[in-house]
Amino acid sequence: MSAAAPEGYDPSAFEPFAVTVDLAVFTVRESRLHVLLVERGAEPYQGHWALPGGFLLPRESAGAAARRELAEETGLSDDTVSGLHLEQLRTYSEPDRDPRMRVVSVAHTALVPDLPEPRGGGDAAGARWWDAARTGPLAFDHDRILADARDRVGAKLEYTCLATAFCPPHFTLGELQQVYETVWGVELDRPNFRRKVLATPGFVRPAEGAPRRTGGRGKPAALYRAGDATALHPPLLRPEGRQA
Amino acid sequence: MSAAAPEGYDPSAFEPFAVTVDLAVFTVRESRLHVLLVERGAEPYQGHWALPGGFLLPRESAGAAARRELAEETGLSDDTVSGLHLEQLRTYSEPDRDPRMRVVSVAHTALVPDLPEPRGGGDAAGARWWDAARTGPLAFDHDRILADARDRVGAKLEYTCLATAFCPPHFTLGELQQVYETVWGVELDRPNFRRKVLATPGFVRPAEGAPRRTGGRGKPAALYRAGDATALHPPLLRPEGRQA
DNA sequence: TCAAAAGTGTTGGTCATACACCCATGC
DNA sequence: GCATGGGTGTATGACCAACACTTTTGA
Repeated sequence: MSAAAPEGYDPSAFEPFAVTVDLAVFTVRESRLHVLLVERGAEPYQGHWALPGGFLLPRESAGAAARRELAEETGLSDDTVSGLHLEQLRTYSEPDRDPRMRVVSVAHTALVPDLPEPRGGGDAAGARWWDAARTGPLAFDHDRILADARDRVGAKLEYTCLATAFCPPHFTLGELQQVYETVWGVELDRPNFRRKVLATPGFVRPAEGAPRRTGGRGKPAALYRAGDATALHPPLLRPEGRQA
Repeated sequence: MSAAAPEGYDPSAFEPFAVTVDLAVFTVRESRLHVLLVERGAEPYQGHWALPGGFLLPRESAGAAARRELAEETGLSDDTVSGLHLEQLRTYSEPDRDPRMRVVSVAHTALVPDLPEPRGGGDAAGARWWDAARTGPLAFDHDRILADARDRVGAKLEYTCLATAFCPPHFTLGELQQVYETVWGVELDRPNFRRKVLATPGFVRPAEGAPRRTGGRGKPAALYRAGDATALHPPLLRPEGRQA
């Protein structure tokens, strides 16, 4: 905040901005990182795909707006959405990022388990999951936002426990490992991954009493739930990151 | 961006927001982490101290506004400021964070070497460095922003090379170690710290041909300059972080 | 000659990697 | 039985923390 500039009191003395949120909603399906995109139904960028998002309501924080938009775009209930992982990515404020007017957008990243196909609600012409590595050119500066979001997600898996956000409430360690391998694009050693996860207090806890589940054929795997921990100390580094 | 909502074209259909930047400018002086604060000269929060900041100009990005404000508040030349480390922290958008109107603020963090006292320019009643651990209650939500910024800086030292941003162009390894010890509030083993830094390619490079400098008494230390690397692989973890 | 700070060497423990190997299930 | 995925054991090696020791300056 500017320190007590008189013009602070006069709404006409500063440029009015529109403030929006944009959402990079990721999920892991079929061993690929997917992102939720909506098809624009009007100019500008009509027919292009874009990240979902929308304007802040008059008395709404950016976080609340992001959660509201996430519920609208995914068709999930507010209760379900309130439990999903959603965090601010960064704010994009280049003067010409929207050809219509001055729009400052607070981008957010959401990690969700594999959900049913979105119903494409709201004002979008369509909505679907896209392979995050194979999106065409997106509207506005959304290519950049998406790239930033992918980088952030990859980095966050190293030193936080939020890989579990990609998993359903009960999951196997194999599924959790799949998340890492998919996001990072590498293969991990299963025994070592297992030890690392179980040795980190609060990363996962056994889903006690739950039966075992099969991933097709093979031995049924024990089920786990996400733990209380958020940080991962020491971190779980990407194999490439080790030598650099 | 909302996908082609008609009201996107009509400036009267959405709430006008003011957009500002706030700056958490850190430096290390006298073995304490310091933050630059300005004294507010008018209501609200007259007489309180606050983070420096100000409104975005009509065709200015948040990053450009932050750099401009940083130059104004520190009294440094634009050239000097352009070389300093400045990065976005996060955006604060609670509806009532400013009692006057709806203000969305894009907070930034800057790391600077020990600079001369600020001249308190601009619209502030005063400006000075404060021990970052002993700031009184600040104006607006700036206590929260400052706390977030301190956390971020501490975390960033673990996995990036930007501790050098706190140092002058030529510095000794002892000075670099002081930065870590000050920000983290711990003591580090000098031989191990030294090895770790020198073993990380691109963290520092010798200031070739430069003479040696003394930090008072004791053996003169070799001088180094910041290297090209930004990431720190593997990270340099805080001692506390090891067991958790 | 002593204190203080820079710089080098060494060692022991811990942790990760890379495997080998057993278990349980579907076909 | 055999393929497939879950789960356990283990040894080699890398790395890190701790600390002893030498070097170079100012007083």
